[in-house]
Amino acid sequence: MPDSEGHPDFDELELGAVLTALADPIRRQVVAVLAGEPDGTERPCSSFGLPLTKSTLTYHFRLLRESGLVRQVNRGNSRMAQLRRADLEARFPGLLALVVAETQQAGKGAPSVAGNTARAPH
Amino acid sequence: MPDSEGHPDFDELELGAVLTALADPIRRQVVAVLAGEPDGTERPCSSFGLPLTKSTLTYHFRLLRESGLVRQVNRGNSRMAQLRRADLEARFPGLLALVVAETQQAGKGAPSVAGNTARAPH
DNA sequence: AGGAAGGTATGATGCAAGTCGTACCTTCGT
DNA sequence: ACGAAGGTACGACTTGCATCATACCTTCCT
Repeated sequence: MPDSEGHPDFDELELGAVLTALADPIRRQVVAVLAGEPDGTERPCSSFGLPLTKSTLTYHFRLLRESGLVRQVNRGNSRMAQLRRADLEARFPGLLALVVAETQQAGKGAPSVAGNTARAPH
Repeated sequence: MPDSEGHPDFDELELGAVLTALADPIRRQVVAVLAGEPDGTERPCSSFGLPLTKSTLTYHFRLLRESGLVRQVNRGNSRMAQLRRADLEARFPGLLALVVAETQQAGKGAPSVAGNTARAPH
């Protein structure tokens, strides 16, 4: 399985897919964290402290990758994710800023993973 | 049932709700059409030529209203929708432009849902 | 070599989203 | 007064989304 599997090309970026990906609070938080770090920063999926199982993480990062929000690269053991900042800024200017602004504004208390998809565990 | 039912206040606008609303292509199209008209334009739900039943239309416009994207006001017979342009631009700058850009880029052929149901004030 | 760590694949499950049909309510125009 | 037009409310149904558990595969580190 090649490395660049599932990464849409720049001119294949679709607003619908990006908005769908960003509609989920978990994925929005991942994007916000990545956007808040210096450009080119790479982080493994497991480094976000999300209260989810590994398989659910894989699911979310697959959506982030296939929508074009992040690029994933195999670095030995783990699979690093980095924000496709330049592509996104060129294609959807201002969008990342909105996601960042949300977390900065809501980050007064300690929301950790706040979301509108509250759901009781089974 | 009062008129302003279900309209979030300006400082209640949430990015999550807005992105969720815009994740659906139908609703994105409605927003794009409204955004492409002069500010303050009012249109009834039925004037968008969407291939949906009345009840489904009500459903979509309810989401648009409750997320804060449009304001709905009773004008006699019908319920006019207008884009909350200033609020959205102040709160989520650049977001509307992204939605408009999508349709302009894809809309080389025919906008299909452009309809002229401009209304004279009473 | 063998285990731990990081990810993926697949199947199952529960809930939400989008759609429709029907019934019902207003308002407008005859 | 009556019907047509525009919307809403509610129930039913289908599909997709988010989640987990389990099993499996790599790569690193003793």
